[in-house]
Amino acid sequence: MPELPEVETVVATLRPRLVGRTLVVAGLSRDDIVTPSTADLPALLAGRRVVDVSRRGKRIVFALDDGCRFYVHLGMTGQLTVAAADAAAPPHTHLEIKLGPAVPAGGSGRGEVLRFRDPRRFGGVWWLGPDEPADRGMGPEPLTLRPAALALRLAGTARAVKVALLDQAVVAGLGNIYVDESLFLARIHPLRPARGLTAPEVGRLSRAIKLTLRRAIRHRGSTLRDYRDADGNAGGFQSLHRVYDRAGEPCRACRTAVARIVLGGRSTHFCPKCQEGL
DNA sequence: GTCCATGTTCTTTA
DNA sequence: CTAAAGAACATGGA
Repeated sequence: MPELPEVETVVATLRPRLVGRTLVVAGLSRDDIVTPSTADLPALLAGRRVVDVSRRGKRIVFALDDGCRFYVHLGMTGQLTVAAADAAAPPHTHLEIKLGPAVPAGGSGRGEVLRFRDPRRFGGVWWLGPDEPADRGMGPEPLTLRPAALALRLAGTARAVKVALLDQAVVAGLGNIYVDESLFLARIHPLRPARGLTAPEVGRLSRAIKLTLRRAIRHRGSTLRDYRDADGNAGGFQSLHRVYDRAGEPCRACRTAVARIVLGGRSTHFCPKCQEGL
């Protein structure tokens, strides 16, 4: 459930609870969530201190005090939460990491664990090699992408703009919800060929993407079913969706029924009137 | 039983 | 050879 705003929220809630703490793997019930499969997570993490937690695209990147790094991808149903060690682990908890006390004095939060659970197991942990970039093959961050650069990237493909925006190599971090919401705000039909957009349209799209993502981050992401931040809290943006998952309901701008089509194998929602012009 | 789901990657087709 | 389309992955809920 994690697109950029959700991952950003997880990182924001995770960082203050993890930076400076030491790690000890307490349970790895399914080692097939770790890539490469040769990475011995318990050995690699034992006693290491977390130096930083950051986001790149939809990846949550951990930096350790020995210079090693790994990232977690939440897939569709992944959750990364910090909880009291004596609280029962929910079903599908694949990895449990005991957190040591913070280094200077900290004190607060002994007996805590970092848990990774993921029923569908599309997510997992990726251990990075010494010089391996955390974002190989990944496009730029949409929040800092300039319109001219977006135009250039969209000009490189004939696919529908909706499909192109879902491609993490074009722009990193957008998913099905926020592409639909951004295209609605930009008043662009999802089936328009990416390379056919005019400069004004790309300008609108660029602004719409940034506005949509910032709003969603401010509301701590969208919870459709599984998404939770590191504290276990749901997001609040789902009630503000303009078109996503609103097929048949009136457009919030013009009252026309929101349409649903399938594009790139994903359900796609748009207003046939506000986003007309194929 | 059927269809659908916030994602990515591999395979097949054009 | 390359780009695009489609299937596959695993689980649960409606």
